[in-house]
This record gives sequence, structure tokens and C-alpha cells, in this order.
Amino acid sequence: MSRNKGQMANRTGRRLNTMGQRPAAALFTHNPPPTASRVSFLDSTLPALTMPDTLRPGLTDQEIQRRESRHALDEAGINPYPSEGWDVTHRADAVLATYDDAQHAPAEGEDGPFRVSLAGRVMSLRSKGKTAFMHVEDATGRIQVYVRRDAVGEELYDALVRKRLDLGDFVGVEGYVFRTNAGEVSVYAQRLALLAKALKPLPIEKEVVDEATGETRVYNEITDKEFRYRQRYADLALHPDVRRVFVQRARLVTTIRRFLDERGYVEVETPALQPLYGGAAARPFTTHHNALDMGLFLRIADELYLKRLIVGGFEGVYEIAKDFRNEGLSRFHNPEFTMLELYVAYKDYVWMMELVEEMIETVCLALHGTTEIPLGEHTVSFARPWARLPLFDALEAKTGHALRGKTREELAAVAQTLGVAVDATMGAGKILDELFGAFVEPTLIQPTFITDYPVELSPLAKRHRSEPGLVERFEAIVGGKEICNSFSELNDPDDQRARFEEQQRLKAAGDDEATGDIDEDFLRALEYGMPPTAGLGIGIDRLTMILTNQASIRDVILFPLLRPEEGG
RNA sequence: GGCUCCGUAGCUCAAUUGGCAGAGCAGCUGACUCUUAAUCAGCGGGUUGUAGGUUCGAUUCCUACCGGAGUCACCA
Repeated sequence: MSRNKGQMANRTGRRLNTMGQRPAAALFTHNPPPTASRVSFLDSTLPALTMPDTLRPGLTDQEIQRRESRHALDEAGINPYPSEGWDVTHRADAVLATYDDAQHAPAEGEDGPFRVSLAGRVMSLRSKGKTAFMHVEDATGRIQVYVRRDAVGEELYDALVRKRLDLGDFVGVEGYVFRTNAGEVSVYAQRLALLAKALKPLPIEKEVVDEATGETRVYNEITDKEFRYRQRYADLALHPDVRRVFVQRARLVTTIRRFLDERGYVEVETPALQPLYGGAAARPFTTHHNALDMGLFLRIADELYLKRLIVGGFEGVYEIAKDFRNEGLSRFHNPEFTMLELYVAYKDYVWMMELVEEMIETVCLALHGTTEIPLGEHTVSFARPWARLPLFDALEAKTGHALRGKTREELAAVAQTLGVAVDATMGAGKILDELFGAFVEPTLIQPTFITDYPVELSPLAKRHRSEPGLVERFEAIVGGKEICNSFSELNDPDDQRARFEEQQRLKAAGDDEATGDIDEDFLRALEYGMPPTAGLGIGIDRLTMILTNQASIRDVILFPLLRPEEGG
């Protein structure tokens, strides 16, 4: 915890110069601003500010007020942005969890034995003359601090606490832990320092419990999603729950990484800038390399590079990386998103189903300590084993139509009777996909493997060992949404070339979902021989949504893509 | 991209048929050495998203634009 040992000795009292006899009005008098042409970084005698920043246009009254406070603190010899760190010995949650009245309560008129030094942001402040109470929040939570003028020093108290300490400021506090008359475990401050001033007011929430009705009213709660996404720093500062989601996300990734590492799979990095894009059906972002004067795509998938590595002799490789797809935005789609892809040699998709079950169960336990978690209005169980259901069986169960072996025209007719629109460009596989999306997928709340997809939807998957026209592929569906996609990888180079060529025909025919140009280098790799391989892709963002019960992908991405703030 | 809804003080929201733009919290001044909605006495704070239009008069009605949310399309 303590990263700054040795700095404590010289901190005490160092912030305070004498305030002198300067009249109060002079606190706000600044030197005339130098003109821009006279400002030089080499001239250390110039004030850091080139204009009285309280006069900057566009400032609100509260921002002006805080800038005046900042200058007043400077004048009082209190650096609003000191360079030194603060020696933190305890976090708020540890103090609250450790404090014990029998052991730690201070004797009458004496210091308590439980000494702590902590730091955080001022989230509430109740100043009542020569004492003040504030709540300080660190990464773990809030703790109340009791500040007395006679305990922290009269000069500091008068210069900072009484007038110039604001909600949102960072402070360091050192003292002993006690319980107030009102019963709240608090820190009795004996040393207090401003660590950083907040010049903009954070809309800090204030919870009010109505004594009469018992209702809790919340003031100043930010509800504007735009504010929260654009100013994520403020959203995070205000909402521990939001921070928790991203901690959970980090834990999720760490758990997956450990799970895969323990099995001996090698984490690798493959190009994000690619001369050809492939491995999925999506429109790419394009960019350009100046020195090579070469057009490049941002990857839409890692797949074709990872399989090259299986050709090269790796028996298990994975990558957790950003993919980029130039498609629409929605609650489930961000243009850049994080994908896990895993390829394991000498395995097939049946084996991969078991790995997925075990991995997700492990992740769920790591995050929640249980396999039963809430998801929207449902409770979902990730306990193994999960249901397994061939695509055609699922379709038959939900639509009442046996569709196996039907021709494209027969499928189109069934779709019409079920009210699903079909147009001329849709092949048999696409129609099945539409029916699945309309009738099956939304109904699958508990984790379910849907297996064996039409070959035309899966140009990189191996043909099914016993079902003509299908491939050995599965998706796991949870809460009505796909969370992974996997297949026995196609390793027959001639079949792969034929599939690519079919995609080319579809593309020429106007299907812009079809994959891009044929990757001859990938085919060359397959020709050297790739062992039978099971492959897996998991959208980390969507998995995080499900495992943290978030309704929008923007709530699991720290900085989701938004239009620019200033119109344009 | 289509459709629906939304945009007023730092935050959350009001504003009658189209008639002086308000409240709570936050903020400021003063008092107060165990408060927690601290309390008490005072006080300020607005280009109503932007640009036009209708009107004697627009937060309100109309048009366009900007931004966001939801949804559909798209995203194998």
C-alpha cells in the first residue's frame, strides 16, 4: 500500500507559510497578464498563468469561485497541486472493516491506537465553525473524517477547511480512528493536506432519507447518459458501481487468460493493420501507410493469422485484441470491440464446447462466487453442462416446421407463412439464419449451444462429419444473445479455396456481407498442412455485459464511440 | 440510414391557451468545536441545444440543423 515511505517526515507542516498581513482584497489581485509574445518558457520569473483565469470567458460562477479559491490558497502558501505523493497506509474499506470499539476506541482525552493515513476525494463537507465533517472517498469506498481547528492547525484550518475546500478536491488525511457520538466510524484528522484542487464542480449525489416516510431522495444524481459517456472520468468519479463494472471486466479477462495459460496455450499478437481483411463478414475501416504508400485495413478478425500459427507448429494459441468493424452502432455494437480467439490443434468443436462451458463457469465463479447470476429479469445459471441443440431441432421446436433438407424455395415458403420477409438475394442459409433470429435466439435465456450450421454461412468451418450441407459449428446463446462462435476449422486447402471463391461470387452478385478478397497467403499456409483444429471466438464486451448484467455495450466500454461534441 | 422520444441554472426538474423563466440540491456572505438532508440569517446564478420562421409577444407553435436515448435496418 505504501509507496512513499520516507516522505512523511518532511511533509508535516511544510505546506504552511505565514499568511502575512495581506488584506483580504489583495488575495485576488494578480499581475497584469503578459502578452503572448512576451511569454517564454525560459523565463521562470513569469507567473504560470498568462491571464487572470477567473476572467476567462465561459466560466460559471462556481468555476470562477474555485479559481479564486485556488489563488487564495497559493497566496496562503498552500500549493493546490503539490508534487509530493501522500503516504497511504489504509484504504477506507479496510479501516471500516478493521475498526473495533473494544480495541481501538480512544481513551478520554487521548489519541486512539488505530492510526491511519489515507487519501481520496472530498465527497461531502459539513463545516460548522471550528470543526468540519467530510466524507473522503478512495477506490474502496467512503469514510468520514472529523476535522478540528485545534487538531490540524489553526492556519491550515482557516486558510483551507473553513473557506477554500470544495467537494471534489483530493485530500490526504492522517489521524486515528474513532466512533463519533452519532455512531459513525471516522478518522480524527491530525494532519490534513490538499493534494489536488477541483476547479469544476462534480455533481456529487446527495442521498436524503425522509424521516417521516422513510423514502430516500437523491439530489444531483447524473442521469444524462450522454454526460456519462462523454465525461466518463466524471461518471467514474461519481459512481462506484460503474468503476466496479470495469474492475469486473478486468477480472474477467484476467481469469480467461489464466485459464488458457494454465492449459499451455500461448498468447500471441497478430497484425491489426492488414493488407487484406478476412475471418469474418463485415465492412472494414481503411487506412494508409505513408512510407510504404500502401492501403491497409483494420482487422475485422484475428482468425486467418492465428491459423497460420497452427500451421507453424503452435498447438494452442490465443489472442485477446481489438477488432474493428465499420458498421452501425447500437446497444450491442461498438465499432471497436474486444475479441478473444482461440485455436487448439488436434481438437474438434465438441471438445471446444466443453472448454467453453468450463471457462465461462470459471469466469462466473471468479466474478460472483456463484454460477447463478441475475440477467435482466431472469436468473441465469452457468453451471455445467449447458443444453446442446442442433440448429434444425431448435428451429423445428420453435416454428413447428421440420426444415432439414428443404430447398431454398421450400424454406422461403415456410418463412413467408411465418411472417418473415424473404427477398431474392437471400440464400437457404440466410433464410434459416433469419428464422433462427426471429424464433429461436430470443427465447434462449439459459446458456445453450446451438450446433451444426449451414455451410454457406460458415466459409471457414469444416464440413459436418455426417450431415451434408452443414458444418461443425456451434454458437453459445445466453439471454437471447450470442456470446461465442466456434467450429472445427476447415483445413482442406482446396475446399477453403472453393469456399472463398463462392464468397467472391456472392460479393460480385451484390452481397456486401460476403468476405473480402481471397487471401492467397492463407491458402498457401493451409497447403503446407494444418492439423485438425478447433477454433473459438468470444466477444469480450458482450460476455462482460452478460456477466455484469449491463444492458448496453456502452456500459462495459470505458470510452464508447460518440459523435463529436461540437457539431460538425 | 428510417421511426419515436429527449435537450431549460453546476445537477435533477417545473413553467397554465403563446404572456415578467422558477424550485430543490450545489454555490456565495455571516454565525456555529461530534455533524451526517447539519442548523440559522442573508445573496447571487439562464444565449431555454443551434439557426431561421409565425406572432404584439415563443421555453411553449412550425422548419432545418446539432447531439443523445430507444427501436428497426445493418452487424455471418
